[in-house]
Amino acid sequence: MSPTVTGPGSRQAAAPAGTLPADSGVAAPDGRPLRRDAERNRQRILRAAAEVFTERGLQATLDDVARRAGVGVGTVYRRFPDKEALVEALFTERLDALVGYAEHGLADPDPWAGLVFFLEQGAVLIAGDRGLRQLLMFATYGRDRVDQARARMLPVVSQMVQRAQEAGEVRADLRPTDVPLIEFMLSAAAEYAGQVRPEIWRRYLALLLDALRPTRAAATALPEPALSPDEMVQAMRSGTLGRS
Amino acid sequence: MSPTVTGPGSRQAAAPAGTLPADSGVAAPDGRPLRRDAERNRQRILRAAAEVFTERGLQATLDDVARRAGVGVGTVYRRFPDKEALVEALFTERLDALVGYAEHGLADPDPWAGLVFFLEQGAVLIAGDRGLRQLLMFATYGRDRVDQARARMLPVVSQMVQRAQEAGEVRADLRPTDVPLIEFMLSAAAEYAGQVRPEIWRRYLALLLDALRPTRAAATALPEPALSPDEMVQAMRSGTLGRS
Amino acid sequence: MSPTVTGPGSRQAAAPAGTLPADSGVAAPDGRPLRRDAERNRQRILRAAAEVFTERGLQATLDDVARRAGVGVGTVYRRFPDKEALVEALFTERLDALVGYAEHGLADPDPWAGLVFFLEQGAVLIAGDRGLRQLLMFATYGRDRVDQARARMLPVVSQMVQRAQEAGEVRADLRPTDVPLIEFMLSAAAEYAGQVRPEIWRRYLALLLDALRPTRAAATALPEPALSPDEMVQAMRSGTLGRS
Amino acid sequence: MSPTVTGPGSRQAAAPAGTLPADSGVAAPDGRPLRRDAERNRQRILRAAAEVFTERGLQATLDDVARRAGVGVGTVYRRFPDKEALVEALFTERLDALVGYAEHGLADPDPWAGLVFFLEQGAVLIAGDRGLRQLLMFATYGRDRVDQARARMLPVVSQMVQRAQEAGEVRADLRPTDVPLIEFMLSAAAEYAGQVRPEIWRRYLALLLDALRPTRAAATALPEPALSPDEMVQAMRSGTLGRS
DNA sequence: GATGAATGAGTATTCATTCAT
DNA sequence: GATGAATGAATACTCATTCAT
Repeated sequence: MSPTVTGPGSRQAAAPAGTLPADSGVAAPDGRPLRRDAERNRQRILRAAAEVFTERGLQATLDDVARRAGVGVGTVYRRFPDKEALVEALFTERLDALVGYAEHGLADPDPWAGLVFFLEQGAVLIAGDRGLRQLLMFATYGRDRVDQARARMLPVVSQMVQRAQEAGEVRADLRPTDVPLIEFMLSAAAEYAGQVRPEIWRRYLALLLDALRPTRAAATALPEPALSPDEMVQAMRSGTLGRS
Repeated sequence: MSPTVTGPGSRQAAAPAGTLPADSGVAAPDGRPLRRDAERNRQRILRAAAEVFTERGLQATLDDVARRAGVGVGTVYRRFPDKEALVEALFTERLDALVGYAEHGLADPDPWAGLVFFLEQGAVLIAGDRGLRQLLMFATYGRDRVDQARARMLPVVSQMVQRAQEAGEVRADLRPTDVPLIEFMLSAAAEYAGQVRPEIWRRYLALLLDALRPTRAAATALPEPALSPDEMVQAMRSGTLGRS
Repeated sequence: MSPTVTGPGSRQAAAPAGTLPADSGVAAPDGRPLRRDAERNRQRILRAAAEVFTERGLQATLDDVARRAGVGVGTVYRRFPDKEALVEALFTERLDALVGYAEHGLADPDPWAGLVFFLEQGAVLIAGDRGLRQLLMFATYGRDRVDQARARMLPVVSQMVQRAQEAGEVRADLRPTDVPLIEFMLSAAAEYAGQVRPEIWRRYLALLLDALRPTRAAATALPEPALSPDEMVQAMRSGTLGRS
Repeated sequence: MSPTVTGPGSRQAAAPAGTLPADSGVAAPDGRPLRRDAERNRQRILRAAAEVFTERGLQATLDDVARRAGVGVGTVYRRFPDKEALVEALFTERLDALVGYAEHGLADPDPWAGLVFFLEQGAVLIAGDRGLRQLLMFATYGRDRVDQARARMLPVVSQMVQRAQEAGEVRADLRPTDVPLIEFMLSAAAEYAGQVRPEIWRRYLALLLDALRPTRAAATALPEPALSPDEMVQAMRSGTLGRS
């Protein structure tokens, strides 16, 4: 039986879904940990940035972020050298979470379920954050962090894929690098229709999961109905680039 | 036999693949066609805009476009009331092409091949144009044009899908609105790795085509090798947002 | 009996009120008169400029003028070296009309009625033309033309005033330069309320005419002497509209 | 005895003539007063704007204002959302002063002297500020402020006029709305000759004051009724300067 | 001669970043 | 340390004027 997003694969999903590990202690340049209130501000700013970038995309101003965080811009700049650094930090948190999901998936005794868990949680993460999507798709920011994260993630993903292939659960020609790209494609689906049907990506995850199988007797029923023509119309009414 | 992108599906693809119909005669507001030199400049500007937006994304300045076109900014503004209008004009051309591909696909006697043709040509189009991708994914520009194009495209796509389903070539739960979303996901793959491996989207098109089939005995070999870890590193070195 | 705007003073007003003398033959630089069609264009442009500037003020574009005239901008520039020149030409026509009204007023056998005629017709002219008002109030254009016109007008006005004073119809301390200033103040009234009540200036003309009468036996001595002709020249040397 | 500008009417004028109340504490959006240095800059900007607009009119650039104030453009925009807001702020100060003069005039025990005081001080204010004149005559800016000020001023002026009429000091057919128009006409005189003879408007104020007296037993009936308050509202709705 | 396309300096406004309080 | 005021380069768009057709 072919587990889908709503099948056994997600039994495991109980765990940290959507939770970000509290990045609880960044060291100051001189090595000593940040003063308590400074650290509190850092967290506030990150949280505010996450919200603001999620809502309005990376075009959002650092003033916006500061206002939302309830601090002055100066404070933002004290904590993060520039906008790029802030965005990177955010990215890092997310990437760390992603790596965590990969490890969690690998820990699952069921190879297929583990892979599904990883793809699903990753999609949950990305689908809920417009800023993150922009970052992944277009930004020049944060390359080093990505490299680091990738370096940590790829071996884990490789194991996940290989294990699943050996178990005959995944087609043989799938490569580890395909996994991030699939995640990426799901994020595009989320971007397209995220405002109208935030869960639409689940439909396409199911579709892609079908494709990952070595063979398939009959098509599983796709979860999440397709967009109605009307929803498509609305879907494109909420861009962030241009006009404003 | 499961046709892939390089299989029978693309037999038909010979035609205008990637070629944009030279929009060779835009009428001035008062109806008369543009003077020859004016039309030449209009084309130059559109071409320059396509290039610049493709390279640097929609963030590119109209001054950039003008410079690239070898004309003054004023000339750009004479032909296009504002940036949005220019972007829309570009968009319109592309959308028209897309609609054309849909119609061409429907005209194919082989239902499956027709669908593949449409998906493939659309991907060629979108994959080659970063500006277009941004537009589709993030922009607030040109909504009306999109609506119009969608209105024209959807019935055609519906027929294509239905016909293929009736022929038992496509899974029964596919809906017409899934098609643009699939196109969209492919465009994301192109965005991710377009600079490093412009054709990588073909790999994922093949994957998705597999998923569209009602059943599948054994996995077809995916065309295009996956990204190597090294290519992934480079893939992210070419964003447009942020630093610029 | 004190004639007012609607009294005997305006009996005479029948004549050229509001009519502009057809400036029917401007010579080209080399002395020869303009070709017939060229002259026709010149007139068209002037007419169009008068309309456009009247409606939208001097901010109106020369493209607007050209469009209204049904010619290309190039033609406008062939006839008038620049915007200033066009505005000046218009100004000249108006000033000529004004001079004409002065002469007409002086020709009236009734000294008071003649003066009233001049003030009234001048106000009609100015009140109906927003561009002219802007020009008079703020522009840096057309200084030379103004000088010329003033040179022609002042003697006539002087005679008018003196004659009326000798007839005991006008207070003795009125000076010829007061007359244009009164006209000017009326134009302000027209500007203030011209869109709502185009004739409101008549109320203030009446008020001012009352003030011009030789009041009680001892007329009040006006403070501040009137402008000297020389001062008038300098007075308009500092506009803001147009030039810069 | 007919008091003139230099007569008893101005006995009272000793007070704040021409002085603008130092607007010494504008609150930030959130209610807290501006920081000391910020307030200093705000004042600098307003002062600079007053100077620049006075000298060069409303065409002056905000860059000009910033340069004159010795601050960056950004600072100007931090304090005033856009050019219109800056102009309005300036306008508001002036209008407040004007309302103050009206109230001061009404407080004068001598009805005629009070009216003269108001007219005179208003003229002093307007005559000294070209930007303000343009604003009053042509701009589309600040309509709401004008409305507010008018609303506060008109009742006061009404009382002033009525009181003077009851005392037999002013002609019976004068209406409250005539008063701003008279001020306006004086401002035109100032505009006309302000650079050369800044006090020339006093000559015409005297003339007009003569006209305001209840002359001969039967005062001439004014043609055209005065503007209704409602008409005044509409009157200023059609400027061309500023907005474009 | 006439036309209208092309030019580009100029204007209002935004926002990442610095620095005085 | 925190704050938010100040900065000014950058950007979209306008319009007087020139010039190819």
